[in-house]
Amino acid sequence: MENKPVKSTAIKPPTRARRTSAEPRTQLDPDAWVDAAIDVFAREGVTGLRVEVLAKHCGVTKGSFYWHFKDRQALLDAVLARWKEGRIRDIEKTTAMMQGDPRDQLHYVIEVYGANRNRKGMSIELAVRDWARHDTKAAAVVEEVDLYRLECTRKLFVNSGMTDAEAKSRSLLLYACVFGLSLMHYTHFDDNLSDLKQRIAERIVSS
Amino acid sequence: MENKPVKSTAIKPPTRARRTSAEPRTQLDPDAWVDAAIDVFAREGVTGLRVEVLAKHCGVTKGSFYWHFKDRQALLDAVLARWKEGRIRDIEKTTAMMQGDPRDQLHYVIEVYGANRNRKGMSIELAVRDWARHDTKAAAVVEEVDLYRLECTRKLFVNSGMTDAEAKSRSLLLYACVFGLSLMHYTHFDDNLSDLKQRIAERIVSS
DNA sequence: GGAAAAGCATACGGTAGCGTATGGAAAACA
DNA sequence: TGTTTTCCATACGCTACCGTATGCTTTTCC
Repeated sequence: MENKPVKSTAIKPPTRARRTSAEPRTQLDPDAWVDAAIDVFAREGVTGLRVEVLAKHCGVTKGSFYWHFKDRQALLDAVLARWKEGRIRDIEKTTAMMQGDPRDQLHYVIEVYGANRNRKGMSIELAVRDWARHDTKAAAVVEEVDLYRLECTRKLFVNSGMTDAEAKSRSLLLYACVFGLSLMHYTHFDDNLSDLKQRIAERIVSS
Repeated sequence: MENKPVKSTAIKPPTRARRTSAEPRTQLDPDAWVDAAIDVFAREGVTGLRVEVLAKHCGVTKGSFYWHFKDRQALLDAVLARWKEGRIRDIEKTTAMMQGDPRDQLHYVIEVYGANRNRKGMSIELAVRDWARHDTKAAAVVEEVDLYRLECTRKLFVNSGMTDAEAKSRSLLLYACVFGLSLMHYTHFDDNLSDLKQRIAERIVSS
C-alpha cells in the first residue's frame, strides 16, 4: 500500500529480490512479538498497541502476527503476564540481597524507581496502571504486584525497627510517592531537585 | 454499553414530531458539550473521547458537534482549558480561606484529594496526566497546575514553621503521595485503611 | 531431493471513527 | 407573516483498524 520510504535503514529492499543474502532472516517467535509489543506499549499505552502498527514496527505484516497469536487480546494477555513475571522477579531479586542496613535498602528501592534511571520501566508502570483503570484483568495483576511490593518493603521497615502498623504506612507512602512523582511535572519547582528528592527520601525512610 | 431500544431503524415516523417524549429540547452550547466531554473523558480518557460517541451521549448526532466545534482537537483544547481553570479556581478558593492552623489546612488538602470522596475528580486527574504523556499542550497545563498547587502548599508548610527547602520537599511529597495512592491498588494490604492513611498524613504534615 | 510444516505476504470484508456537504426544522427577527 | 439565522440530521468519502482466507516462500525432516 502506502509504504512510506522506509525511514530507518530499510530492513528489506522494497520490491527487489527479497532475500538477497546477508539478511539475518530473524524468525519471530511469540516472545519477540511480546518484546516489541512492550516497546510500543511503553510509548503508546494499551490503546496504542495495535496489531498492524506493531507488525510494521517488527518489519512484517499482520499475517505473521496472526500466525503466532489468536487475536489482539492474546497479545495483551501475554504482555500483562510478562510484566507481572518481570515485576515479581525483580522484587524477589531485590529481596534476595536483603542484607545490610534496611534503611540503605529502602533508599535503594527509592533510587531504583526514580524516573530518571529506569525511564522505560516507569513508562510501563504508568501504562499498565492506566490500563488497569478499564480492564479488570490488568487491575488484578496490578493489585497482585502492588501487594507483593508493599509486603516486601514493609518487612524492610520492620527490620529497621518500626511497628507493624507504622511499617505498613511507610511502605504504602514509599510506593505512592514513587509513582506519584512520576505523574507530576515539577522540574521547575526547584533548582536543586536532587536535594528535594533527598529530603523526601529521608522523610519516608527515617524514623 | 448496550443501546436500549431507541432504534428507529428502517421505518422512521413519517414527518412526525421528533420530540415525542418529554425531551426539554435542550439546545446545546459549547459549554454543554464540554461538560459532557469531561464526563466521557473522566471515564474513558482522551482516546475514548470520540466525537460520535460523545454525540450519542448527548442524544444528538455529530452534525451538531461540528456546528459548535471546528474539529475534535478544538474540543480537546476546550476540555483542557476548562480543567485548568477549574483547578486554578479550586486552589485559589482553598487559598482564600487560608486562616487557622496551617497543619489543619494541609490535612484538609490531603482529605479533599482522597480518592474516595472526589472520585470523578481524581479520575480526571489521572486521565489528564496520562494524556500529558503524549501531548505537549496537556503536559504544559499539568505543569502549570502542579506548580500552582505546589506553591500554595509550600506556603502552608512555611506557615507551619518549616524552612523553605523543607517546605518544598513536603509539598512535593504531599501531592506525589496523593496522586500515587490513586494509582495503586492496596485495599487488601491492610484491614484498617483509615488508620493507614492517617499515619501517612501525619508523616507528611507533622514535623 | 522432496514432502510437510512453519513463517510470512497479500487480498478481502467489516467496523468505527473523522470531517464535509447539504438539507430540514426551529427559533429569532423584521 | 415571511425571512434570516441557528441548530441539528443525514448521507457521503476516507482512513485506520481487526480478523480471515489463501497462497507463496522458507525451513525442517525423512
